[in-house]
Amino acid sequence: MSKKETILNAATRLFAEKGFKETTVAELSKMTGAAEGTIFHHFKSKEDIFMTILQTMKEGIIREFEEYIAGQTFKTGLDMMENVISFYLDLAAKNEDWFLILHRHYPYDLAKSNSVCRELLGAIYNCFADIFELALVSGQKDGSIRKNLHTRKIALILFSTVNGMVWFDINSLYDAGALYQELIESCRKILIPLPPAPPLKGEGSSDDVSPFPFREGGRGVR
Amino acid sequence: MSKKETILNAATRLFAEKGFKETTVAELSKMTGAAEGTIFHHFKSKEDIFMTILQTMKEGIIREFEEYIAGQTFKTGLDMMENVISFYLDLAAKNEDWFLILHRHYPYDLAKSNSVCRELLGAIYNCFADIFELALVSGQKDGSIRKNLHTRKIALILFSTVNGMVWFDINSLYDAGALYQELIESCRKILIPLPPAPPLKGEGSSDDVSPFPFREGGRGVR
DNA sequence: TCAAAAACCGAGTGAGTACTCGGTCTAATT
DNA sequence: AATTAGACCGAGTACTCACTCGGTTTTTGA
Repeated sequence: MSKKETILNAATRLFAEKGFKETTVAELSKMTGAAEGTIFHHFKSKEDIFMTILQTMKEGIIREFEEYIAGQTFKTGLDMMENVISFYLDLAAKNEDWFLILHRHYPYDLAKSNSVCRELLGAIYNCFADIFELALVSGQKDGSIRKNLHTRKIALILFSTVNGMVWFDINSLYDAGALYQELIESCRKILIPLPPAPPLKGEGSSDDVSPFPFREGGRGVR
Repeated sequence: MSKKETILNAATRLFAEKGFKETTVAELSKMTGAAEGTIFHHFKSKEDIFMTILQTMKEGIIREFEEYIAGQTFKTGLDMMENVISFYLDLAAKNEDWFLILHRHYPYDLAKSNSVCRELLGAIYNCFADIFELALVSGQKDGSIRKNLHTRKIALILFSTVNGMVWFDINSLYDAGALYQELIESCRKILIPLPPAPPLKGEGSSDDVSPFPFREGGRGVR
């Protein structure tokens, strides 16, 4: 492993565990055995290290999902949805550092002023949302998922749930694994065709929900 | 408003917007008009300021929920669930700074070494989870919610969803408000009695899911 | 009215901090 | 063997930061 790679690996660990601001170059130097001068020989700034890592994360996450989808055959769209959720949870466990970084605030703060960062984060979250939606759409085609669902919105809601569970897990609030069974059951109840109650009003199938690359304007839920 | 309160208000804003580490006492001093010496006259450290704010947050959140529950009458448990979700989203919008702080990593990092912080966060999240569960239990009593649900686990899943949506909103990834209608519909599908499909296996009604005050040991979802 | 207490001030202070720079070492190329 | 380019070093540099301290002003209450 080259010294540059060693630096990147250690930085990934530190950024994940302590955050960007609280990671010092001195510490990174001590941990890797590389002199501070060497670090700045390979990277023009601490932010540059972070951006390199984020690029790797984006490529890694997208590749993992592509390989997974390519290497699987799903009985139904509903089956795909359940497996994708499971795969996401596994991925978050396997690449803990990546998901720790994604669940810190720094990337999103940086995204406000750094358009490359904004695009990388957008690509990552669109990858997630697209795959969730793909499962829903194909489930609607094969009849395993009810037709009167706004697939993008439901994809985002399900992703919120799963990602929210990972967030709780990361912050040591509770063990998301213990909820897995109920998560899958709830998911089925939302998606399975036989309507348990007459729908309220809105339906439709896609679009008018903005894609991930960052909303403008203010916050405020509802 | 006393100078101490002014300092706390400004610090709340800064910690929410920029994070704890990236907020400097110099900036807090400039923003409030209080000298740095004055700030350290009222608080023994920057962390002390943060802990005071967290205490206020805990009390505020719990009070808001108690007042809300006390001042409302719900037709059914299901109705209560929907209203509580709605109230949570409104609360997050109204007390934006609090929820920005709660969705940063600093509190949870601090919780690892500071037991008071750990307890405050635990109290806040138990408040949320308890109210979600309360709605489910009362819905099971009045028949508006199916009986074969593990109320604690489903409460945590629903809370994950709502909280996950707030997280996306805070990080400018998408407008959670646009998902509100579908959120409520999905929630009903999970909870409404008429079983749309035979249950898979586990049921039961409560407990064996650890309460919020922080899990020990490692992470790993599933 | 006056003394004690509390609030307030802001110029230090010392411990970091990211990043630089002049130089050495290594390895490939000629 | 000589040249050269890139990897590597670590002492320095300019700066920022949380926090202190000696002092002044304001408030309190007897």
